[in-house]
Amino acid sequence: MVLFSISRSLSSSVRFQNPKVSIVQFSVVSGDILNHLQENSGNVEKTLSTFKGPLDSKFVSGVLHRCYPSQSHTGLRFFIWAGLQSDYRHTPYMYNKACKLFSISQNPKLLFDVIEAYRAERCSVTVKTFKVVLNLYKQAKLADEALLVLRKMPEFGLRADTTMYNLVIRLFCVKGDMNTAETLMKEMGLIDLYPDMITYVEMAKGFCSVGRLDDAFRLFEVMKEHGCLPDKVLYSVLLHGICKFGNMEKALELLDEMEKEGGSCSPNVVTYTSVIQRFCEKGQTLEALEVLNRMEARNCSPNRVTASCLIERFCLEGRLNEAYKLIDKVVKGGGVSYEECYSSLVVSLKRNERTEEAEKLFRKMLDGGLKPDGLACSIMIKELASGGRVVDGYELCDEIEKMGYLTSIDSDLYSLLLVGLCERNHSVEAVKLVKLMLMKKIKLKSPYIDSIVEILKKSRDEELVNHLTENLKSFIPKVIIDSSN
DNA sequence: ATAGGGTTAG
Repeated sequence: MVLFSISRSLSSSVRFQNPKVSIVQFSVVSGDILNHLQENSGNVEKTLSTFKGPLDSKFVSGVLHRCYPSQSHTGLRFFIWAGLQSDYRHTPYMYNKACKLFSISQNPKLLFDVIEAYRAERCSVTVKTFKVVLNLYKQAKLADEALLVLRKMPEFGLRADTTMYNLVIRLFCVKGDMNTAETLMKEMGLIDLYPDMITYVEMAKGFCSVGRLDDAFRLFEVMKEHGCLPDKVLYSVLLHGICKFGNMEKALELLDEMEKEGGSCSPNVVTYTSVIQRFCEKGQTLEALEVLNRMEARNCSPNRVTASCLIERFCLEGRLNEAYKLIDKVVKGGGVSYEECYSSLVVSLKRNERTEEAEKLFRKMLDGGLKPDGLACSIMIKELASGGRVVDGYELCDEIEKMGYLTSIDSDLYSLLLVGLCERNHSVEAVKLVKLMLMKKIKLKSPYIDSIVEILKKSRDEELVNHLTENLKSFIPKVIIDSSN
């Protein structure tokens, strides 16, 4: 029976499924290496030193999956080793993957065990080794552990550099522990490492986020003493901090100062937008528009962020005509397109419960060949799907797809539509949607797949059941991978 | 390294 085979394929795929197709490709290249790794787990780096061949993220991720879950130690040592190779560099994505796979946040000790193993086995350890470890803690957002790593370096006769201090300082700033961050910054000076612009920007951001504006401003003096001149980025951080705490007069003074200073301190679109946004939030639309004029007068073009907060504001006040005029004006500046602005307007209208107008504008965009952005599409499709117009939602999805729309809509929406279509027995659309999902490699998340299986069990539509079963079979294993990491 | 509405995929 068809239904039986679905649930059987579901449960067997939980137990036996083998992560990714790439594993197969990679086994051909490196199966030996992996087997060696697993046999001589004590000598990972020595085994790896015999490895010759291209190292890429696919390969690295394949090995990591092989080591999961019982060989975390080996997996991490492989990951660190890979990060040391000159022809390869882990991307943040890969750090994140390793971090999630081996649950570094829950098991921070794993990495200390690796460091201890290096010591016990007299492995060669360099500054770069510690950098890879630090980056793993960065992904895991573990400030204390990252600091311990920094403290371990001298035991290996190594010294941290400015980027490593910056990484740890950043973690403490994010955590809001500005005292430790400050101690670390001072410590840099003691060991002949000078804080750089990145250090100061992080510190300024950190101080602002905990409301220590005076300390943030004091950085101006500290950095100048060290021969590091403040630039627009640092100024912008401080300006943002002042805005956030509501002192708009002081914010405008600082903006003045930046304009007068000029050069590398000259405000840019981020600086102005930050001020405009705060005025909008406070309901001071007039002041926001003055800042807009001011930036345009200085040849600084508003971008999507600038435009969208003003559009949002006009929309909230019901000043739609002015929103349209504003759009014409900012688009002329060249920093933002009609597509982006109208998309923002669609989003704002919907947020202000002017759904019908949002839909009208959205339709107008499609008919005029303007591509709405991901958020606007997601919002409109969701509106249709949850408002009992599932088929319309699907058709909209299909229409957007046919426009060659590359940026994706919220991936949950495909699942939501699929469930809706199945529930209402729209077999033809459901089958088409599944095919689209397969083509776009959209994964079905576990709560949705349960609903689908339930629906199929009850369905008398044999054609639907046959088609979906056939199609779902091929991506159920992927679902299992996704829910496991 | 600065704003933000959730910005590729790996």
